[in-house]
Amino acid sequence: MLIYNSPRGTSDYYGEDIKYIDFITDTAKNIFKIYNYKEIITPHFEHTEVFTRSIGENSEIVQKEMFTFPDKKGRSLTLRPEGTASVVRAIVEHKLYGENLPLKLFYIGDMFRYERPQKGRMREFRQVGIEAIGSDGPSIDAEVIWMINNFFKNLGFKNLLLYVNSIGCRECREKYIEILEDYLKPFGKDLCHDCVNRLDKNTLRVFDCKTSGCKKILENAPKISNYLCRKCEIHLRKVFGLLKVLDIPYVHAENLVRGFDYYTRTIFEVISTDIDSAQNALGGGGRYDNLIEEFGGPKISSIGFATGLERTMLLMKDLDIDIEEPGKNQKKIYVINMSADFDEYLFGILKFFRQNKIICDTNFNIKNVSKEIKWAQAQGYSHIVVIGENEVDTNKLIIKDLDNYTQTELNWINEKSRLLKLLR
RNA sequence: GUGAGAAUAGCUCAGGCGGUAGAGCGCAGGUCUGUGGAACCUGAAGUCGCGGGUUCGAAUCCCGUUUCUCACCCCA
Repeated sequence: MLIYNSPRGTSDYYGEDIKYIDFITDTAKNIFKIYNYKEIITPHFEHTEVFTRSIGENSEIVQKEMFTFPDKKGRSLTLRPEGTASVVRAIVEHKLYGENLPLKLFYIGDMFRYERPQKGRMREFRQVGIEAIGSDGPSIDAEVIWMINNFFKNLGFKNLLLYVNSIGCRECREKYIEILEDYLKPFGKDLCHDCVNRLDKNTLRVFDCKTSGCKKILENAPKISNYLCRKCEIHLRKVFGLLKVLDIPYVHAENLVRGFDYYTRTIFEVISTDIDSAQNALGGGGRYDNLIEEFGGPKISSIGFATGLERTMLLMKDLDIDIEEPGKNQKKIYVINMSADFDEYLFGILKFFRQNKIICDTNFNIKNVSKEIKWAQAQGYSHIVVIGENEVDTNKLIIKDLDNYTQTELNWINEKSRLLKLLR
């Protein structure tokens, strides 16, 4: 009888899921290495302020989605809802910016957000993310997008759409927000309840509104692209120019804004056009030019990106994207023991195989041989060996190749090299 | 946080307007005492998510609860 479920919004992963998770993380590590990124591991919880200050007091995440708890001495701690804040905290704490910049880091780990769960949206979920610290030029933006694009390509995705926008630097954004507010205020009660709130606290986020009334009003709203300062304008154009050189399809999404306060200038999202769901965003990121300074570090600019592991996995399954399992073509031997009387002999063989790094297993419960063979085939073993009276008496083994329907008989004591050649 | 639907065997699901719990796949055994993906036969497995209520009797009706799913919200 089931007494406990895993808590709401958490999940156990095993079997097939592990293959996907390994494939996604291995693919990420391989591609990040090619672009010279190094791994960083940070704690799963931080002082609450690390998140409230960076993500923003008025953001959804801080307002209602954080797992915050006091420790035994009453200090407020929070399970990380995203990766960037922790990485930046670590960089400033250890003065990692003292190295040759940009400092390129990646992380893979669990994040926590107290939300109403849905498919592809969990309370505990994994993110794969990167941060490039210490370059304010558009070329690093383009390289980050380039790498992300390659990451999804290597996973096997085809129909991806890249949304790119600039929300300007602190100065031009502030000016733009004033202009936007002037435009929106006269509409007053025509705006939905949420947007009235946003107008007050986080004006840019009105662009996330999905109500048709607000959407209509926003159609004619002033676009930030017309109000970027000269430097921000040049920056964005250069990013677009480099994306064209790289042949990466993108859309200038002028209504794209993002949920964290720390973003400046370039922001982007990767969307799958193959999936018709609210959870179609595979990942997102952007530039944050002030965050390191706000954490007590020097004034250096950075850019980062994060993608959801579970969401990526779900989408790969939905789209029937095959994964290359590492070692899929490696030979695997199933040794069928016919009787517990031969256990000593069997263990001698298993010991020899395993010392020689041959993947093998055996039946620990004695069963009908033909059923064992069927099972071994279904499990993807490449060879079987049966241990019975004949083998024990003569040291001869019959190696059956399950893929080619062939079999080889040899004396495994006298012909060890021949045996190994066959199985490696 | 709001609204809606769902939960039955390991898996996918049927059934049900109250009267002994079903199928397919999988699992186990056999036909078959040592060799191929098959076929056939047999079998095990469930307090019908959990708790309470109504009733002679609840998997079925009612209430609560947990989890999942969907739409909001937001995001990965």
